Amino acid sequence: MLDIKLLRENKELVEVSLKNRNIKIDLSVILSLDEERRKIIQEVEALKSARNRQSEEIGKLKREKQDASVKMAEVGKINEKISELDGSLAGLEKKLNEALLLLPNIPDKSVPLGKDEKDNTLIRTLGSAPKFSFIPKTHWALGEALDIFDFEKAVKIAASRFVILKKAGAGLERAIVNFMLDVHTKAGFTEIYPPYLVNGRSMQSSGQLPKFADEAYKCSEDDLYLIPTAEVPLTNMHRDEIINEDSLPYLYTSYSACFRREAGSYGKDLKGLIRVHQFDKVELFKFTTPETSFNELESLTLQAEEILKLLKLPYRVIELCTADMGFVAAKTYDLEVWMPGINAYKEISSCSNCTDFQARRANIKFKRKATGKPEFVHTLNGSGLAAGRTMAAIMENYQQENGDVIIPEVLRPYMGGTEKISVGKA
RNA sequence: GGAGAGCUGGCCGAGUUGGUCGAAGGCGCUUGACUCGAAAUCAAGUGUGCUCGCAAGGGUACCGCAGGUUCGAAUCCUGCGCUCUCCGCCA
Repeated sequence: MLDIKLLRENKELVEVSLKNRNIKIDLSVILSLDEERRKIIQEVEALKSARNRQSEEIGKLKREKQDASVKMAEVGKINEKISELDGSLAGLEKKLNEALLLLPNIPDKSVPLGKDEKDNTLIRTLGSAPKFSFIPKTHWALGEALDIFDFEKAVKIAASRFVILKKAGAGLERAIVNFMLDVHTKAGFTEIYPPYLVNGRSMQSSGQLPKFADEAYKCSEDDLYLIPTAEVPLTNMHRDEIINEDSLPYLYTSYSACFRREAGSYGKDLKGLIRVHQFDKVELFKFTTPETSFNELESLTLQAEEILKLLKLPYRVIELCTADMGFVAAKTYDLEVWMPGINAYKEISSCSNCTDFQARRANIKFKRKATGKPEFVHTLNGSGLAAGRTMAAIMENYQQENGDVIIPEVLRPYMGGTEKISVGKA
């Protein structure tokens, strides 16, 4: 959420932001709602002030056993006017709030301008793609041959875009998650195991609602939503809190399953583990002060990259342009891993500084020592990494001509020393 | 699921014959005094949002949430939420 004061004082800035994001919203409607609202506030509060003074005098008269009926009648009239104004004020504030909840975060000045994903910037490329003396297979071809994936049974049990992992496939998933958590906790991130179901307020705070309701699985009986990412519960851990400046930054890492309806992605990444309704992810999350958040974004991104480096997977870092960035982000780096079977780079992590956007929605502040005043914190999140896509990348990069898959060295301790998954004996 | 108790400021905790209660007191915290320094002691200060104002400051709202009664509610009424205890059921 944006500060309405920012909108009042710097409409221009917000307009440019919307234009760069390729979003059309009429700000003048919002501003006139705000103007009307403030006008009514002044009116109604003057009346309330009068009422309070009168009531005090009525109390005084009654204690002195004098007649107060004239004043009581006066206040009665004031009250009629007050309840009328309060009514229209509530309506205005509701409308204003709904409008504000639909405004995206303002991109940082450093973010490249662009019209679509073609305008994203390549920041760096690391690792070298493996050389194959044969045509590398896709991870789903490998997985079915190894008998560690079963998509058909998953459709029977659930629906399309679900997967069953079997034997060494299930073990590899578990190994990847544990490995990632170990790396991050050793780096000082506190591990959190969050609820997978969250209430509507939490979804609004982190930015999923109201705009992206289509993307979420909802349990309507209970007003609870399956989390699309651990970012949602993590953002809300400190909702409605005022944190001591000295205890910032808070660093969290969290494994969770993630659930996404993938509405509107028909025909995209139909096969394999790239785009499924349920996947595992290890998330990185930070609460920071405003002045440190952009540095913290750099180190958060490096922390996610560390996993790819340790797994020796080739990847590149992309800075998203204004038009390709998510709703809540002010600046985003995507990590894209090389997938030889698909013959493309695929997003495996997205690291964002959300500045005070989520903090304002979630009402998360810290008390600045210098001023003694509360200010909104900054929140940052990043995948560290998406486990399913990591498994896919490992399989495609570590495949052998006969269809076997070598296990990256750092994962072997997590798989009882297994060095490879072999055809016929996974 | 059934029965009961409770939800007050960073924390603990007064306040339930409605009025001078944004709210006693304690703890904590900040500043100052004392001290070589610390502790102890003493003094003062110490919630948040909105709104008006250049500012100083003013107004208003908030005692779980939403309504209601009343000239006036933390205090009365209704509904909801949450926490705790006991019983039942259960991984």
